[in-house]
Amino acid sequence: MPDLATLGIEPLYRLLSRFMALDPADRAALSQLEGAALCSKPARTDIAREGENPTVIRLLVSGWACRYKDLPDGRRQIVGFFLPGDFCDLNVYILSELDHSIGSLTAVRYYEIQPEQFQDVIDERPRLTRALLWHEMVASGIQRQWLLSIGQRTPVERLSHLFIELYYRLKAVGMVHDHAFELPITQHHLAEANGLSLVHVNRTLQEMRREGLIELADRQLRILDFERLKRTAMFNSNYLHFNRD
Amino acid sequence: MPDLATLGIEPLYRLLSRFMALDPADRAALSQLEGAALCSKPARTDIAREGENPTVIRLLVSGWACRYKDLPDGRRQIVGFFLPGDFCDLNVYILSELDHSIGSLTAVRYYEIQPEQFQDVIDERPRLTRALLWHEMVASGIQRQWLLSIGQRTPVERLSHLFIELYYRLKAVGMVHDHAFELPITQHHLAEANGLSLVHVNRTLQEMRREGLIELADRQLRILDFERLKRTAMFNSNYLHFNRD
DNA sequence: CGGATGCTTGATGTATCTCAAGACGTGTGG
DNA sequence: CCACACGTCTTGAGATACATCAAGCATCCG
Repeated sequence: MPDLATLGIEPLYRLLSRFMALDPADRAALSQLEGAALCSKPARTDIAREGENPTVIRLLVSGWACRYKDLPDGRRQIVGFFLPGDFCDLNVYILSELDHSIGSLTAVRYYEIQPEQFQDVIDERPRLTRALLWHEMVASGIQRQWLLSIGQRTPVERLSHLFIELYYRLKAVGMVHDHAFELPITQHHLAEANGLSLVHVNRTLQEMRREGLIELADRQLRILDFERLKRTAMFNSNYLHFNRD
Repeated sequence: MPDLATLGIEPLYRLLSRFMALDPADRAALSQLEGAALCSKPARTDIAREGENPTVIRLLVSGWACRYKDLPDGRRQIVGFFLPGDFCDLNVYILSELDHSIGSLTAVRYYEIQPEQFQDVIDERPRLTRALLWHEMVASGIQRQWLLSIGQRTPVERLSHLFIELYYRLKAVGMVHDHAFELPITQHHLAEANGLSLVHVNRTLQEMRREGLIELADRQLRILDFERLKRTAMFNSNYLHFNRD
């Protein structure tokens, strides 16, 4: 098991490769990003806060983070997960104020890339530019899918769908083995991401285990019946736009 | 009252102006878009269907449309509204398959713009390019806000928030007068957008009327107590990123 | 040992859905 | 011109899915 913290741009490279084949020159250009400042944060820490003026582009290398929004009275909604290889905020630096927060869920490592440095990398590299645009479009598609889940799917369907989404995204960066992957977040996080109470998430997970859909213990999630889970979630992978593989 | 159907790129121009001042040359460049094919569709018609291969960029000129996703069993979630001046799918043409559908809510008119034609307009116009990127970022911010609404806000808060969002967006294109605007959609649409049942939307609206927050009749929505409605919704306009005005 | 943190379970209340039906307005065809 | 269908809004009754409150237990850690 390789130490992901040492992998640099490898997860990003693997991810973009799901969309289009990149050539060695593209890969070399991406490698320049490894010159950026590498930051580490412990679990449960704010990486950026709503209202701040964004100035850097963050590329997650290891660990899990999330985008979230909260209300004055403390209610909180996780609106997306960041996995290794994900950019947290590719274009927000054109805005004067962040409209959401970013927080680590586990211990994380990420590059803080200056917009100019980033520009240097994609300049004259239309394939890379295209691949990064794709990354943004997928992020947007995932948000739409979450809206469908929270608005219309039942709790079992919702969690099923999320698990399959995570399965595909983690597989793209080589973090799935044998239909199992590490799920390093708490039931509380699952609740905040799915618009459910913690208690209800717990009972829903039990139901899914009873149904033989998943196994979940010690932060390891194993999908026991992939096809049935997909049917339960009414999962259509088109929104991830994985052209290759 | 001007006939909006004749306004061409005027709504778009007004909208982008909320972000940055555009100069006459930018405006002239945008005007080239008026050479594109102008399409008309009646209410309740699909403009694009999930699974299709997107080839054109659509710019809504008049009427309301929506982006939606549906499940095999018929459940449907509206994930966003398109108002005059909005692009429906600025970048999706790089994807091979649409992951959502677009449908008209009222009778609509929109331009169908070829990607190459679009490229000609923004080429060598960094300000326009930037403004259009902003348009995309705002659309993405609105999706996050909807996720927060559906996941955490109560029905009254949810509808309040949506009405204020629509108020600001319609005001930006000059379609609000005296805190009132036309709301040409049905309670059924409000239900599909907010993850609520039709019956519950009806009762929630009654409650809001009883509370003196809004007046809603004959497709006209009037906000009676703007500040209180904002407080009720816990509305923070930062996500619309209107720098000017 | 004491205090976090996370998972689990039970009891209770209620917000919201579902089903069903009626009222009203509008357009359509006989 | 009337009859009828259709879309929209409204109301009532009943069922239930989900939240809330509360507590217990395990594990980890200083």
